[in-house]
Amino acid sequence: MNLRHLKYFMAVAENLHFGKAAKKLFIAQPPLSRQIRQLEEELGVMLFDRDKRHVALTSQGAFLYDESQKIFNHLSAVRKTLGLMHQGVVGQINIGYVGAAMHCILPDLLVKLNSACPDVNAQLLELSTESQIQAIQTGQIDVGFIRTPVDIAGLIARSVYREPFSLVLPAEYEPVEATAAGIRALANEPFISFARVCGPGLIDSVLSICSKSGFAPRIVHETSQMNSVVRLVESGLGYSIVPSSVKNGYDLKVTFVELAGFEETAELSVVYAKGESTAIVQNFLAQVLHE
Amino acid sequence: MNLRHLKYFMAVAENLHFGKAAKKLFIAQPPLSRQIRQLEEELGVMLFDRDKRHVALTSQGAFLYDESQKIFNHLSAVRKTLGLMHQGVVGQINIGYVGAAMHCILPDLLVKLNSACPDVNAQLLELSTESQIQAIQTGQIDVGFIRTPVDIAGLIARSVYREPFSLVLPAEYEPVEATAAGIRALANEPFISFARVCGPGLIDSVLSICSKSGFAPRIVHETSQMNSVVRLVESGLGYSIVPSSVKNGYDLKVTFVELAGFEETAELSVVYAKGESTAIVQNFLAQVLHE
DNA sequence: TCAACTTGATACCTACTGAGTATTAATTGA
DNA sequence: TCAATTAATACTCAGTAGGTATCAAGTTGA
Repeated sequence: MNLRHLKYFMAVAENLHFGKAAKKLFIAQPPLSRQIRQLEEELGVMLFDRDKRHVALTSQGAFLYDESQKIFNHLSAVRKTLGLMHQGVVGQINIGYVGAAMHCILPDLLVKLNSACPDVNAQLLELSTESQIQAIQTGQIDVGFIRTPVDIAGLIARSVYREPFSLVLPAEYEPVEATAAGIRALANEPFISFARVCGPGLIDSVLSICSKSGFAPRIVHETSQMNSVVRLVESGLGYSIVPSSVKNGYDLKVTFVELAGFEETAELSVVYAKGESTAIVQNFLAQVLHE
Repeated sequence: MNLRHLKYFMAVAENLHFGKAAKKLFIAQPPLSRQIRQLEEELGVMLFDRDKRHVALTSQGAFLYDESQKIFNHLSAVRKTLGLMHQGVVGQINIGYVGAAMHCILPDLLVKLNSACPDVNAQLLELSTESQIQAIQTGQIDVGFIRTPVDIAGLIARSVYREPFSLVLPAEYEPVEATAAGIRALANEPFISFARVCGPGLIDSVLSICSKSGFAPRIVHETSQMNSVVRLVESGLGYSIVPSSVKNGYDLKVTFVELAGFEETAELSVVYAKGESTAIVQNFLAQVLHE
């Protein structure tokens, strides 16, 4: 069987006349008769009652007509969806992100994406900066929101958000001034650090802030998750310096003090693979970047 | 597009290897590559990511694979159903019947049909004998249950049920004996008759019964519907003689007296068109006749 | 009643397209 | 650098869809 067979069959079923159907199909009548007979032979069923003068659908023919219509509708829906997928308004995009992104730009971006392309399904994966770089190379995610600067051989990163750092102190600590002098007062307190996988650039900035304030932090704990840092601070194990957006989204008993007078900022970048990407990813990147 | 394209596409999608897919399809690799490229060009979409060494489905390819699978499943279900329709175990049969048939043999027959062929849908149409004969010729019904004898040029009728006649009297009449003598006592009462469309043979039998009893009925009303006869009798307009099965199925205040000692019987026959009929009709007739 | 017309089926030929073979191009691995 | 792998390309062949001519059977109308 062939889609041609079904198409020809439907034409005959609609006209109940081989000659007229052939004309509508822009073919001659004899090949049409032959194709219909082939179809009947293959299905082992008479599709038409012919009485040398009139053509009528058999019950099997009527059934096949309905089903053929469904099949062609299905096919044209598939064609249409493929076109929409090609345009990038239908489909799926896998997005990696560091936790902080969910507390600044990511929610707005997802709302924009959803209103522009309601049939694009965004799969979100919270991953460290390092894991995202790997995940893009393996194709596990299409785009990532990472902490920069970081080594991204073969990938492209574009800065999308900058924010100051904040001191984060256990609730029982004395309040501290948001300046180099204020920080220096904490020099002997234990410092909770995040690991390099969270973003090497971030660590470097924090160390730079301390260095400019005239001390090196006394690192007692190091965690791979940014929110673990805050939890450890809450437990009173020490203080830390984190991007300011970390204070959003948690309800922990700690004190955040946004630092002033430092040029160091925490940079969030969108990262994606070099070379051609799918239309969905291009659409998404356009929304992220061109605004 | 062509079902072949989809079939080939699915083979490549399943193997992610043109050479292996071609082998499974029993064709050489080059035509397979060409067919896939044709499909991609026609759909305007890349279905596979090829990197000279590896083949992977794109998101559009993954979508098309799922949908192709559905389409082939649909097609094979259609094939299967057509086969079942051909065997006569799936489909529809249009059955005409006179009201009385529903009170004797028809319910049992429908139960038998349903248990033998649960996917056969019986469309029931209560029609007079005359209307059924026309309806068979126009193809409106496949088989009919009619009152015979009757002229059925070009059709075949087979007797399926015989029953005696019954007197039907208004409740206020005196009881009457079920014999020729008893009937004769009613000779001067008004007689409610059914029309010839209800079955000419029936009328002739009734008139024959009266004639053998020594009188001609004084016909005051004639209706085309058998159950109207009984309703008119209930209203006290007169008495009638009807097939005994008419007494079933109504709850009217009339008296039925089954006649005895007459050779006349009301005959119910199944009637159908000469020549080949669908498997469903053949199955149904086999159940009606071979038992 | 018979010729003209309709209409689907058949016979036969042509041409397009799908399949095969041989080869190329490009990448991978030893 | 060479052999191996694998998809793509070039070219040829053949099967099948489509065309034309005709037939067969039924309908219509003078």
